[in-house]
Amino acid sequence: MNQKFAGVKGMNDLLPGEIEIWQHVESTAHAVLARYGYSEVRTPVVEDTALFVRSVGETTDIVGKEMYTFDDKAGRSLTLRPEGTAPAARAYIEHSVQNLEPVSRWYYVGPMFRYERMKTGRYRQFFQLGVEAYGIAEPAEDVEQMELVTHLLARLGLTGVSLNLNSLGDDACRPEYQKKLVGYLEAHREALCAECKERLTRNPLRVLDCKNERCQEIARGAPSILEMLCQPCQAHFAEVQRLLGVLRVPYVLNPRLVRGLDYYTRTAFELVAADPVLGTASAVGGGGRYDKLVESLGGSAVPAVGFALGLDRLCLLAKAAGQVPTGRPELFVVTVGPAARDRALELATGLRHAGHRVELDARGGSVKSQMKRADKSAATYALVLGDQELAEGVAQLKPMAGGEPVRVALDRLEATLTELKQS
RNA sequence: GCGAUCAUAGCUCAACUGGCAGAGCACCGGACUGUGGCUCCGGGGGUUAGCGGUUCAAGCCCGCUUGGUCGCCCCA
Repeated sequence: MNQKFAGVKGMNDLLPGEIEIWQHVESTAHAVLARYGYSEVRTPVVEDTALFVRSVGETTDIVGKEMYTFDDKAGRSLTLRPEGTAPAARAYIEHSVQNLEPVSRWYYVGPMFRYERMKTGRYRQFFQLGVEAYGIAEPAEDVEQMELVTHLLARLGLTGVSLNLNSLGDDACRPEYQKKLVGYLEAHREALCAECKERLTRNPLRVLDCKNERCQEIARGAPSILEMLCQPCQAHFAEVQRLLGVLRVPYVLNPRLVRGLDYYTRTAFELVAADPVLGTASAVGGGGRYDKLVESLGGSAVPAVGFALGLDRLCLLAKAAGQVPTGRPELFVVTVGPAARDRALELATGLRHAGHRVELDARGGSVKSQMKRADKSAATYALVLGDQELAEGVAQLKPMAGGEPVRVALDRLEATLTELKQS
């Protein structure tokens, strides 16, 4: 008895009918990123476990409970990447890219893995488009990226996504703020949810974006980090906002925005969609500045800023927005008899080489059934070629939308198709 | 990780208090021996998610497993 297999929970197949929207989203992204001077990089799906522990942060949910970690046969602890920034930084450092060029603008597209309870828009294998710029500390770079992502979403026809913005300070001011925040939260300790009591000691900033209503109430009264930024952070943040204004990029200031990863400094932003198709999985992207990451992973002090978009969610939104592209053949070749089929194969091949999209079904069959296939393929024209036509050196070109078939000389086919395509 | 809920053809769903597993759509073919869509006729397709239990008899009742969906949590 043959066993029937099922895919691994939370990891999906993308089949024709579904893949088109992905190709549309990805090709749009490739085109937009190229215009902003970004180059694609590809790094392995598996990395040294310690890379994520050290960069993402031991107290984060990702490292604490969501990683796919295993030992290989040599006993190394490896992890299926849960995010792309750390692997990119690792590659950047490993290849000493900072010595080759002062500024690098990279992006990547690929699967990420997190062991989580799944639901709409959240999978155990999901796809991210990540964008990383190394070597520029200026706020203009942060803004360029936020404008880029805003533009990309617009190109995809996605409205109703808002840009949330905050600054998380840096080593100079965040510890100070954190101390003050803990002081405030300690005073309300009893009212916090169980998890937040835990966060209070492990990662107090995360209390700020707890979804629990009572915690939110308390968070609203908490001191704002924006009032405690050190002078350089404050100047940076002010410039970010000024330039967003210059470029007319709409954003919402959200002093309680905290990212789920530890490596961020200064600018942090998140893209939140209003569309109900995503349910509670409303974040479609997020990012920020991580000026200390490269150094903390053993590289030199290279400032960087980046963000990631969740492609699964983007595709859900694009589909809901009716952005489903359709591809249809120009020509579907219908043949009658073996001699005609040989000639048709030749013709189809020649037309394809000339750049036309042509389909032909080798199963043959009655003209009727071949016409049905032509109809189903949504081809613009059917080309009927049988012994009668062959004897005269012509074929019938029939518009599938309706209308009379036209007789076209076989040696005029390519030219005729090209003309029709242009008109 | 916690809670709720669901699982019958490729899809959407029927099947009485337990009694021969069905329809629509989709797919394929024919009516028209060389011309699609509309109509009519026919056909293929199911261990009723899986395993076990109760029963003369289980799609239906019970248990377990797996998977989907929703909420909590978190994020992309």
